[in-house]
Amino acid sequence: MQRMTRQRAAVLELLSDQGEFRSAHQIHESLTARGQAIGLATVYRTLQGLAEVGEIDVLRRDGETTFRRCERRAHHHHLVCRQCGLTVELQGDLVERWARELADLNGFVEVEHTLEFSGLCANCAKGGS
Amino acid sequence: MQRMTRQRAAVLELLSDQGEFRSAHQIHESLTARGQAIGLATVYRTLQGLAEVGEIDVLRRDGETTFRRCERRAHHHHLVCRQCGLTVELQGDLVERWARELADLNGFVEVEHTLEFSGLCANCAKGGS
DNA sequence: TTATCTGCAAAGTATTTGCATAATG
DNA sequence: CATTATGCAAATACTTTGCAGATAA
Repeated sequence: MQRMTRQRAAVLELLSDQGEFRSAHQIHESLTARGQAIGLATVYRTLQGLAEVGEIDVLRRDGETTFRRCERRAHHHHLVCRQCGLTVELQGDLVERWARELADLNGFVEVEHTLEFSGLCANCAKGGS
Repeated sequence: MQRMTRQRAAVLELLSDQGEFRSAHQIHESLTARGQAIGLATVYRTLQGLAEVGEIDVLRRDGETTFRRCERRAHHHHLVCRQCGLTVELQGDLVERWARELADLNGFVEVEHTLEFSGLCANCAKGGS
């Protein structure tokens, strides 16, 4: 049903390398930079297909959709500098616990969540390099 | 700074009538249907202004942004049923506290966050109407 | 009066789709 | 070889912006 093409393999490999959520545009750019010829439309179609099969995670951010290869590793959150992109991986599961509590309290099931922090890192805050 | 124009009043009134989250397009359509002449661009600009002042809540759904008048002025989060759109406003500021803590810990400033929970409400979970 | 707001249309993004060609299983 | 995927460009969907004229305070 889903054929393994050069492009599909390239997208999967890229997503494995970059553990983070990336937009279709970023993925296309990275692949092109690596010398992998691939159309933007194909990137979109491939990502859509991979998401349907559950190979990758989808996250809506601002106005765009981002994708990441699913890992068994526990999900976590990020603190991102909105100027330079510096990213800190956060620990702690208080949101996860809150989610569970909310599910019980409101009769919801399969409760998922998205959480992200953004700010200015120390360097960028003081005029940064 | 923000002038009360006929259009602004109309948007506010509509949002008060319809308690649920509505997209700019839906709002524009409803107003036009009511005989209120207003440009789509104005709807967007007005909604943006109202959101900045905290008069309305913003929620990103699929590819579009939706708005709803909120009773509670303080910023808060939502638990949304991904099938029927039922929305519960959440209370508690544990994420806000966490954000403050993270800022200190990592030397970030102006830390903002986005958090949203989605799941299936009781009704939809059992096959719902 | 004058700073702000409005409408329109044009410009931007992000994403999807039609179709002829290429490549997979 | 029969499908399914690809690339391109054109098409969509949503949102923002430039600007001249209108309007609230």
